[in-house]
Amino acid sequence: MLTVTLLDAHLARCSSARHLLQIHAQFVASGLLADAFAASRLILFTTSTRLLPLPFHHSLRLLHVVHRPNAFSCNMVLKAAREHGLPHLCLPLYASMSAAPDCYTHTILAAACATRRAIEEGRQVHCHAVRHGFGRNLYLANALMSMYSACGCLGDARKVFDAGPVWDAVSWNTILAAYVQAEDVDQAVGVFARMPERGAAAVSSMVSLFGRRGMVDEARKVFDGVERKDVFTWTAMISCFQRNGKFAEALALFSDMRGEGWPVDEAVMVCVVAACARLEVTRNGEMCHGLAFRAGLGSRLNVQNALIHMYSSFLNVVAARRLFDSGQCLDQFSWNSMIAGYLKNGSVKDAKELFTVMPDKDNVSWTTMISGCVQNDQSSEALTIFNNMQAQGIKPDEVTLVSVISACTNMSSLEQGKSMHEYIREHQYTITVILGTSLIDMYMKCGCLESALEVFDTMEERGTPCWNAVIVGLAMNGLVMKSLDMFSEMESSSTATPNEITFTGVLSACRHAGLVEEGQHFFKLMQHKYHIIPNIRHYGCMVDLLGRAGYVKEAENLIESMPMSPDVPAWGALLGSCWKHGDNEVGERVGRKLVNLDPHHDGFHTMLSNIYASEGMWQHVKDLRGSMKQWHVPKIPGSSVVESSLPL
DNA sequence: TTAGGGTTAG
Repeated sequence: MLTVTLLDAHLARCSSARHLLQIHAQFVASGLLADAFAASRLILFTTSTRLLPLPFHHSLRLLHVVHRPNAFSCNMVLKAAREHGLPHLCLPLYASMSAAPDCYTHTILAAACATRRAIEEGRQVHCHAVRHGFGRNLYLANALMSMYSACGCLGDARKVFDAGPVWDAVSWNTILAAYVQAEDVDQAVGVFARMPERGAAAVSSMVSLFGRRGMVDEARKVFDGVERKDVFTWTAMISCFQRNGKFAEALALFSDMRGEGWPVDEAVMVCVVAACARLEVTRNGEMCHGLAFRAGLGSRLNVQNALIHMYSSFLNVVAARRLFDSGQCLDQFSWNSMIAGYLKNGSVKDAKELFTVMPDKDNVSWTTMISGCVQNDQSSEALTIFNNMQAQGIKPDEVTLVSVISACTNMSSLEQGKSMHEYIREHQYTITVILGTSLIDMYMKCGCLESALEVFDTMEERGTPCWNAVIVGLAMNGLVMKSLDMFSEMESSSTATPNEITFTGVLSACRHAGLVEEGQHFFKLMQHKYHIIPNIRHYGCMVDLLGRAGYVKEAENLIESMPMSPDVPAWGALLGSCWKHGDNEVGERVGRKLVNLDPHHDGFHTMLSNIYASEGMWQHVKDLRGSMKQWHVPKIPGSSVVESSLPL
């Protein structure tokens, strides 16, 4: 005869599916089906055991044969349904419950609605709970807040919070997480400040939020302020560095974390591998790969995906493909990363092959193919793929549209560009900074200034990139003064700050128009007012500007003062100016340097030999000719005269 | 029995 005590004893010793089925049979045979408490013991065991392949189905069958199951039994089965990927079965199950729900039931149901993002059913659960008198239950309130936040109904989550009883740490963390998820920095900061205690969970949330919004210093401050860090806090901070381009800092912090004896888990490994990928230091990456293996994380899907991405960015598609092929079960990340890897390596054909056999192509897969084609000079193919994507009913997002527009820009196809703009209007996409910038860029490159400015004028939010697109675009189209006017307007706007690209635009505008004084003004302005260190392009512009205007010595001084080694175009521009303005002294120095720097560039040989010729240094001319691959007729002004006067 | 935080692809 099986009793509850005996049943418990059996279950405690149960170690195989066969044994469990025997207990089950005995349970039915002994009539314990009528004992709700005994049934709940067995159901609890079946929902939490790993002995059965389908624990949920087993517990559900049990529930159906038990005579009068209690609320506890039902709760356990509901919980099992949610945890085993069947949350949609929870509400039907609840509707068929014979037992009266208890204070835990609606909590589980709310959680199930949260996983399904089922707001309407979630509200019904809320009503039912109130009707049953559990409206002020703390656990239920926490679950409801979490449900509303998962469904994007922040206002409702806040209402529950404001109406709430006394809150515990979970409540505070839940409402904080709601604002973090919505990326509402102001509200999150407000909640964080009001929290009675700021534990590791809250800190992780805040660090991750700041990280996503590019507020690295704020994240660091919060991170440094917490005494009891855990793996989550460390991961959040490492991820913050990683996603904001501070890869070396991410690796250094990871090293600190390990120095303090923290174990390495899957998530932190993924972040660190991603940092290695972006840092593009092969040795670091291989060390991380080794570490992941030693930590027993080598076969974790997410780690493998991060490694596929890493080896792709090291241009080692073979290693990436080996990982891809060795994966037991691949997900979207694996496929999309591998396809992106081929495209980054210029293997459009391999990418296409993989893309064709990929089972479920999502919008990232399509966008990867589109932007990959654009990057590999196959813009027209990119448009074809975009059409196929629409035919498949996949909705393009902002990144997709930007890629397609850049395909139009590359092809200088105003017609296609316009129809993309039309598509954006028709489907009522918000013209964000990134989308607006790509439209302005497209219109500018197609010479359609009016449309470019129209997009700019109608934009609600004007960040730095769209100002840059206008300033650079106007300069490119020869509207130099208008471009400089826009720069002044940008300076007085509150939503944008000039950056490196802005000054590339204004300096090249000055260069096109030969505005030496203005150019020098901007070159100083960028350094003194905006603390921007000029890059090689800025220097190149200034050298060319000064040289063309005849300030050859000043140009030479500037090129000599550059903190980086000047590139061939900069030296070449100066040499051209020397020749044009007949400054043979500087010209000879520069010419010699260039001929050494780029021995295969016949144009430089020609120019230098012209300079020697005009000085009557014929031996030098002969020596130079001897080192040239072939003699080109010089393409510079006056050169034919020099050519014909050579005494051969 | 119930609730909260970190992760990778375009």
